[in-house]
Formats: sequence, structure tokens, C-alpha cells
Amino acid sequence: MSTVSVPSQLDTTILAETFKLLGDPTRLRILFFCLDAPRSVGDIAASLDISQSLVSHHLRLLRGARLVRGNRQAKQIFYELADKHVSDMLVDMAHHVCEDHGED
Amino acid sequence: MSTVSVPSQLDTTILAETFKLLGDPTRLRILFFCLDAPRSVGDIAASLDISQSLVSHHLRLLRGARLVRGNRQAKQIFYELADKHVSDMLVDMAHHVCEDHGED
DNA sequence: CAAACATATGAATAGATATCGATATGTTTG
DNA sequence: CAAACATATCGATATCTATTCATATGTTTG
Repeated sequence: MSTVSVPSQLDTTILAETFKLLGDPTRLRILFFCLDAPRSVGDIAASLDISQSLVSHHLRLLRGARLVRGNRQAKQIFYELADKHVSDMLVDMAHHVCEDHGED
Repeated sequence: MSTVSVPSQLDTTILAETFKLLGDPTRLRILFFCLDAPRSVGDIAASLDISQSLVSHHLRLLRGARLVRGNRQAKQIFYELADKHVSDMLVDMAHHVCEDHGED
């Protein structure tokens, strides 16, 4: 049976903070958009039809949680998911949620 | 080479809603507490030191999203995770987040 | 260095949400 | 059926958060 002990209250809080960041549609769209390739802020804003300012605000939060990482290339900054952990996490969750929920 | 196409804006919203529910420390603690065995509302409230009212509120949200399921047993109602999907999801995420973040 | 461009930050606001206290609903048992 | 118990709901509130608009910071190129 589950070998996973209940996380401490502190761990739970940290975990919840990650979930909270993923719990916004705009942020999720940004993350999925950056999943396949690094994307500039302007590209994100234009492709997802979100204001540049808002994209920047969200990127700051995602950066703060080390969910994304930015690389300057001349005038632009290209953002991508911070590491494989993060992308796996997203992909896993998308699978979990999108697969049907028919339990026994 | 992710084979995962970007979810539609609608799918993203649904996914975000699940994340949002998981993005609260109190709710997460409730979920983890119910991971190993069904727990009564009173047990949850007492063990986690949360008011009965608040537990009930959160359980309602979790029920609404089919993340938990309740079974009446005489006077008490025992809640457990809705299905293996949900528990796997929780366990996976806990692993992702708790493992160290040293990338590349 | 100045103009143009790309991104980030700050202040303000409207809407959402977690929590609490009191009370209602529903279930069992004398 | 009434009292006791377990859970759910309601109303109110304080806090948080997503978004917008305006502006600042930083980078390149004439």
C-alpha cells in the first residue's frame, strides 16, 4: 500500500504553492506554450493574446518558483521550462486530468 | 520532442481548476490525510486541527471536482480519494516537488 | 548618445477565496 | 418522538490575486 508518508505541514505548504501557481489558466497556457521551445515574451503575448504586461507579471511568479527560466538573446528574452522535472510534471498532470475519470 | 500537443484553452482552464483546488495547503493536508484510509470528517478536523466547518467546506469543493468520495457509516461519513488516478497524481506531484531541483 | 525596441515594475482595482461563528439538516438511539 | 451526535450550509469578512494602465529599466543600433 502506499509507501508515501504524509508530507509535513511545511512540505504540504510548499507543494500547495506550486499547485497554486499552476492553478491559473493564463499561467498554464504560458507554460504549455513554452513546453516545446523557448519563447520570447512578445511571442507569448501575441500568440496567446495576453497583454505584454500580464505575461511579464506571470513570468515573474513562474521564475520565482523556478518553473521557468529565461535566456536573453539580443533584445529578447526567451523563456523555457526550468527543467525536465517541471515539464514531466505538466505532461503527467495533463494525462491524469484529460484521461477519463471512470473509476471502478 | 514532447508528443504532448498544447491543450486547448478550454482544456487548460479545466486543468487549471484542478490545480487550483490542489493549491490550498488545508485541502492538500486533507487529501494526504485521506490517502491511506477513509477518514471521517470529525477525524480530519481533529487530527489536522481545523474547524469542522472548514473541513466540510473544503470537502464540498473536493467532492465537486470528484477528487474525493464520501461513504456514510452510521452517523459518520468517511471520505477517501475518489480513485487511483487522483492518488497517483498526488503521489507523483509530491515526488516531483520534494525531489531536489538540481537541473541539468 | 539618442531613438527604438523589448521586457519589467509599480500602483490601483475588481473579483475570488479561505476562514469563522452560528445554525440547519440528517442520522441514530433511548 | 425527542435528545444527542455528525455533518453541511449560510452569512459575513478579511485577505489574496489577476488584470490593467502607465512608466521604468535595459539593450541594440543609427
